[in-house]
Amino acid sequence: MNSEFTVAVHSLVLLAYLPEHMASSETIARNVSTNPTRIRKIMGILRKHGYVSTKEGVGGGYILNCEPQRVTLAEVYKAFGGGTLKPHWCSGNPDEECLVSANIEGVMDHFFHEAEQYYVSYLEQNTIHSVLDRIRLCQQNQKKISQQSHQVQLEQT
Amino acid sequence: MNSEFTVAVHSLVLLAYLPEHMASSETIARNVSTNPTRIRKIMGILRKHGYVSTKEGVGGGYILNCEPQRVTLAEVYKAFGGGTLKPHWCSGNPDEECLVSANIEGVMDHFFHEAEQYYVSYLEQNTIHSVLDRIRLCQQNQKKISQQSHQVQLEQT
DNA sequence: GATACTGTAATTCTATTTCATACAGTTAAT
DNA sequence: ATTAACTGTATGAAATAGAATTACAGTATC
Repeated sequence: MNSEFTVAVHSLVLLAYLPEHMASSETIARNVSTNPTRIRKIMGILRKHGYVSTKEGVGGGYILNCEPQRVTLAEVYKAFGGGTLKPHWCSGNPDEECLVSANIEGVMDHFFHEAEQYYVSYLEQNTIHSVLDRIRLCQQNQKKISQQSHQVQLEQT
Repeated sequence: MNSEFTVAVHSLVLLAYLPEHMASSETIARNVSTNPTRIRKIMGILRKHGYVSTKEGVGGGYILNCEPQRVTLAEVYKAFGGGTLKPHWCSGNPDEECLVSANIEGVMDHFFHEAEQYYVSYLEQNTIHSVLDRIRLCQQNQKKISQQSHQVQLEQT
């Protein structure tokens, strides 16, 4: 499975983290750990859906154009076409006599499609904001841990 | 995403469709449209989980060893390790200063993991039997359609 | 002991995904 | 008006993952 969705979420979260701030494809690419071309392609899709604005030319780049609380992961997922649950390869052969071989593809498609609706319903419960929140939580946890270990050191002396 | 899950479901459905019947890896492979080695590998996993029995030697092959009504797609999915929602590539870099870059991987992992639980909860609602049922439904629909078109032909004459 | 199977490892082939390069178009600054 | 720093987009190369092939040891039946 390709990770355009992951990159898109990362980029949006980053822009939400740097509000009022323009970030170039190179800046975002470094943060994401990929190349600027890939970022520009993905940001182009996000722009078409209105999640970011872009500015060409000197001092240009990308800036958030939405409220992080209102953009669900489901919307972002759908912007990239969805359909990630169904594998590319499929079993069976429509020309076979055997009922199973002839019809399995359609039936599995049905199941993957319905399963995707479950997946999307989960993504609907989460937003760019809630991803950023969770990231901030990581920082707090790390602080707590370093405080604890500091305390242990004090107790040991 | 690889399609071991799809092949496994197809194979189990086929064995459920041919009850009391042993099928060789070659027979199953033809039905699935793949090669016998792949089938043997996948059937080996299904055997370890008790869904099929195997018999080596002449006249050997695979036979169902479970009740199709009781085996959910979730069980089969888990037998192959799950984790298919998370892409292989991941964004960010734990060594970065930036909070987002440093922590996005862990946070996205969390979301993919939780999303997978939703996916699995859907798969739990479906069994090998319900897949086969749906395949049989295809046949009935095709009969209906051919009857209808037959009727149209009669009306046209 | 020949035959028809499974089990498994190793290799090759193919498709998908990611990266790199190139360049036209746009904007800002000088 | 020229240069510099951007986006937008196309194209091809490199890396990775998935599937197919080949090979052969082990096992059961005839």
